[in-house]
Amino acid sequence: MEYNFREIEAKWRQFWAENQTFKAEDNSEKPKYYVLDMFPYPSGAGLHVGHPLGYIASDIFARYKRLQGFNVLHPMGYDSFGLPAEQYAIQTGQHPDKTTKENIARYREQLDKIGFSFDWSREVRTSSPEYYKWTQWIFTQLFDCWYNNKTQQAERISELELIFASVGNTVVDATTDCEETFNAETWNGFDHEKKEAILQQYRLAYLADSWVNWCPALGTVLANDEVINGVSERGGHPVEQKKMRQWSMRIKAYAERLITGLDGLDWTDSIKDQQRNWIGKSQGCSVCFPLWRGTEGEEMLEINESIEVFTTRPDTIFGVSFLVLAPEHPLVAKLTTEDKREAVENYVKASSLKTERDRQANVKNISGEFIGSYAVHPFTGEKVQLWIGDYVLASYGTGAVMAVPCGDQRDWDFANHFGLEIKNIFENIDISEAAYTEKEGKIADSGFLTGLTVKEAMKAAIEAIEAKELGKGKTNYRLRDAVFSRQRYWGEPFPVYYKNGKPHMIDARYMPIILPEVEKYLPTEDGQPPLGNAPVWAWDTVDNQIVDNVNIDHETVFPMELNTMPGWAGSSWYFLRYMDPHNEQEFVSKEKVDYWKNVDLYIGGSEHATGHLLYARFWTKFLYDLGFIGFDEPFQKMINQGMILGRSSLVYKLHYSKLNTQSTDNLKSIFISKSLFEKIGDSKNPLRQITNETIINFIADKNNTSPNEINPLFITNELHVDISIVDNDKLDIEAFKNSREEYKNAEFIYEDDGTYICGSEVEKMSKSKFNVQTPDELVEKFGADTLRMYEMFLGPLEQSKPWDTKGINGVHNFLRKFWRLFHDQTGNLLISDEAPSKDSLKTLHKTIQKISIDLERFSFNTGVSNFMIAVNELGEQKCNNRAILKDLLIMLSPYAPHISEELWVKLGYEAGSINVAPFPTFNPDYLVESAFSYPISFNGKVRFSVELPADMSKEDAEAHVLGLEKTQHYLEGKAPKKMIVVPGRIVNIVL
RNA sequence: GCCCAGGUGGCGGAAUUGGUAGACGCGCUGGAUUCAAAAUCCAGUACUGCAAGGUGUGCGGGUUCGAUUCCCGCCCUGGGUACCA
Repeated sequence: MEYNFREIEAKWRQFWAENQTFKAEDNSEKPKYYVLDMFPYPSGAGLHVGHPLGYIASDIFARYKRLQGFNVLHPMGYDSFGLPAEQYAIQTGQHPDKTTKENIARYREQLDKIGFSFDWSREVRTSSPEYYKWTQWIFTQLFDCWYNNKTQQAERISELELIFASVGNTVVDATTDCEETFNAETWNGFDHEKKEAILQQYRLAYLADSWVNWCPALGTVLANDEVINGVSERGGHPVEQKKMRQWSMRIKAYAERLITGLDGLDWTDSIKDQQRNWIGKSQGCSVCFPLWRGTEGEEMLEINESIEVFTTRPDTIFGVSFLVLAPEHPLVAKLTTEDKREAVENYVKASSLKTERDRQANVKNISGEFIGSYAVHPFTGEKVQLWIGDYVLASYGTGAVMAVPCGDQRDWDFANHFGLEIKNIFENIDISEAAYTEKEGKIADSGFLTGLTVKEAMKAAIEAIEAKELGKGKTNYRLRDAVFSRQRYWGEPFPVYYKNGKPHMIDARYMPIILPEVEKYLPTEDGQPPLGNAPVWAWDTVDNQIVDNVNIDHETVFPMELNTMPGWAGSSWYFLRYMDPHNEQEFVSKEKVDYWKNVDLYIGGSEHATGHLLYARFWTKFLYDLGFIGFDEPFQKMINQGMILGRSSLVYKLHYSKLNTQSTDNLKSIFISKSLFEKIGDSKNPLRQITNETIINFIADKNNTSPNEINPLFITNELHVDISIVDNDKLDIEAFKNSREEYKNAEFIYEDDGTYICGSEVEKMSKSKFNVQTPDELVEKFGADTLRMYEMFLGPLEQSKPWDTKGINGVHNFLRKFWRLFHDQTGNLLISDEAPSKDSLKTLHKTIQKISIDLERFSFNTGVSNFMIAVNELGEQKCNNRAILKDLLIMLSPYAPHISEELWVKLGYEAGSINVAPFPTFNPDYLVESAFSYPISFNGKVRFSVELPADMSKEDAEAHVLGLEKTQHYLEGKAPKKMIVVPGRIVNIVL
């Protein structure tokens, strides 16, 4: 019987599904292991070969862990809220729920074909009410908490209210936007509304007017990580800064823990660094520069009003020659003198109109205005000018900087541009061409700091600043709070209603708050989010249910929140839900989360470094603070699979006309093969005359005319052709002609061997480039086991690589060879129960060792190689011993589960039991060799090798090698200076 | 600019701690089998040279008996990020 993968794979897929082979037990004596894939967004395009790459790797590992005796949790689900389904709904009127469900069905079908060992009984979908009920609940928990910097954790708002009522807020060290201070008496005197307004400034989920990234084309706000280079990540639309009342998450509170937590994680440095940079911790201190209140020569006045700046270089304070404020700084209007007012106001207005992108695009244009007022240098008493400039950001630090041109390039450029003073406070450093930004060397001309090193000066400066009460050491973070509202339909509704304009949480008992039906998915005419179209979207506080909007009386029935939650809400905690997916009482039971704990291995793309991965860590830490879960990092080890790029095929189309026919209507065209294109092609200059003889003669011949009649020749750009009609770069001419009406009579200039060779390009897979490779056709043609092994064989998991099916035959052949090991020439099972040969045992144990090591270091590509080597060796040995093949089958089963199951049962073992069979143990005794072939090198260059007994002593080996004729030949009569013998490795002779 | 990852045959890629560079697969060349093809099997395949030999892991140095591996300085590619004071 031949290796009939179609039959075999269908059979085992069905068996696994019917027997729930991969169902994970919640109560097991076995140790647990949690392997998770980043769940996909079910897009309309379906899976392409890039998707399964990570899933195959995690599946292999999950199966390996089962063989090692672990109770493995390996679930899958869908991140099913999102923009594309909504855009599609706007265009077609189809309910996003419908298209989403269809897409999920297609994904499932594709996933099933690849033979994953997912426990589908635990599937989650972020868009199902049973799931988002708990996303809503977590939101209300965040609303109900504040962050206590003293205890470094989230605490309940009710406790904060008690503190306020007894001692006010001055002793509270919280992460807050509240700048007001009050004592208990004042607090107790506040009315309810005022109290709530203050509490909003402490809540971890809060409603506030803040500058947000507004994307007009998408009609919604975006989080910082959704904006790339000033345009939206999705669609590349421009983004503006807009002040809007929005829900936000106080992720800033967790900045420090998000940084320190990285140390204990087994993630790549690259991802950790990206997160560290994104959080952007910088240490320095704040310094107050008192305002100059007098005329020239007058003494400085009391420090009752001042400009506060933040600096990371307090050591350079004597180098300050001016201050720069952000144009939006609140004191600008007040401090602008009359003679400067017009220029300043124009400048402020101009910068407020700039979009984020404009501001970034014109980094090199230095601009600013002197506002006419001065501050006083707190140590020298000198007058320093006050400027505004849009290189200073209102939202970072204090919105003002002390400019030290000698130590900061931007300040240097600014000073240079406006002809301001550049003081040098560095010993023996030339700053005439550029600022000196190294934190090394000694400080000069700096009062009490003179002669100190930068480090010492830093410390001394902060001490002096603190002593004079001008400011204090401070840590700043670049991380901004995350906007949590989206003006979209297809997302989680907020469990919120508004009473007197203040948000109120709907009690958890009444969740889920189900997404209402709407007529249209577009914003309303008066600019409200799509939920503004919902006719039944009001909260009845008496009956505790959603009622028709006509009932809104602002007494007992109130309007509900019209925004929905962002995409990252549902994905920030989904890994917890898999542990207890059907629990209706809690988001996850304590018992189950204590058993499964955090994810042991997480596999997914690195593009989520500053989005999903940061938010999921934030929510995990929050849930940990409240005691719901027992760990504060979600993903212990993570591997980021590389992107699989598509390899597009290109044809080269050339246009021509006969002499005297200048009209472009009569242009004819011809396709030229790759080598000819390479002779004449010029991608920078696609439209020009061609003088190549081969082409001109060919065309003349085709048109029964003389070459002189053929005149202007133009080459167009390269055209993508469908990769399905190209084999090994050779174009299937017939298929090409049939692919489009316009190609029906196409003419070609071939290569010398009569074939048409296409060009190629490696780029992202996309429909428009005709280079999308779906797994389905490959599974159909070669089987899932071949696809699984081939995707792994392609190269290291983490690396990006072009997809190329050229090598897939090699892997498929391997599986056929493997199959043949078990059968005789006529295809009948032929297994020997005799004791295996020494060679076969050696091959087996070498393989056990290598496969284990490769799995432990996630080197799946070398794993496949090692199976190939083993099968090649066993084939040569004509080994068909049960003892050998059984162990080999177990090892192969994570990679190629279908064929392994089939042969396992053919060997007479119970169906399904291979999935929990013990992974074979390595016995080094089988690898012991009696002799070793030593490479003999001279000055490090290997010349020949010689077989020596493995237990030969260094001295004996040395003498033996020296006595060899070949050695004498290379010594050329000289005596060796030195001889190095590394037992079991090498012999090196130094001449 | 800054941070991170990477640079090895015609191609994808191997090479645990410094110890025979190019495993494994693809492709290519030749051969066997076949009426022929597919499939299968065998041999060869870094470059250069008729050969002995020489040269080779982005480039230039260094450490070492010995460097793809360690150190210093550059170049290139990919990713991230950017007036963050």
